[in-house]
Amino acid sequence: MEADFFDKVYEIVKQIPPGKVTSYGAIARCIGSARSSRMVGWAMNASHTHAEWIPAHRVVNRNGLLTGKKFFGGENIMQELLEGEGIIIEDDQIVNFEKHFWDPNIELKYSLV
DNA sequence: AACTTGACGGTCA
DNA sequence: ATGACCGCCAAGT
Repeated sequence: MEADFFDKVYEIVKQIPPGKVTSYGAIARCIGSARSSRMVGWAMNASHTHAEWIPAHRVVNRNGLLTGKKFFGGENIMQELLEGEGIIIEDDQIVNFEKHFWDPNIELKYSLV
């Protein structure tokens, strides 16, 4: 059966290693529709309905800003989760974002070889 | 059944 | 450099 857009997103997000983060656009691009970055976020919103745990806290926008932290129960759960993985958050923004950036187009593809 | 919104991103003005 | 608009697909109302 073909995986839906959401399933593809889940597959990638679940493969994000701890202490790493990626952007919605990077995931969307990995799937094939870079312009569908909104859908990635939408998939995250539906991720809580998914059977498996989706580390959505490792997915941020291209600014490294925790845009979806408010969807984690209203508390700073997202920030605490990231800090618990060694990522420093300042003003809801990831410090050294590019340093923790994990590009599925490169890392994932490289691993498939 | 149709319109609007939505955790974004890139390009145009 | 900053601001605004369009594009993408799906779900909610």
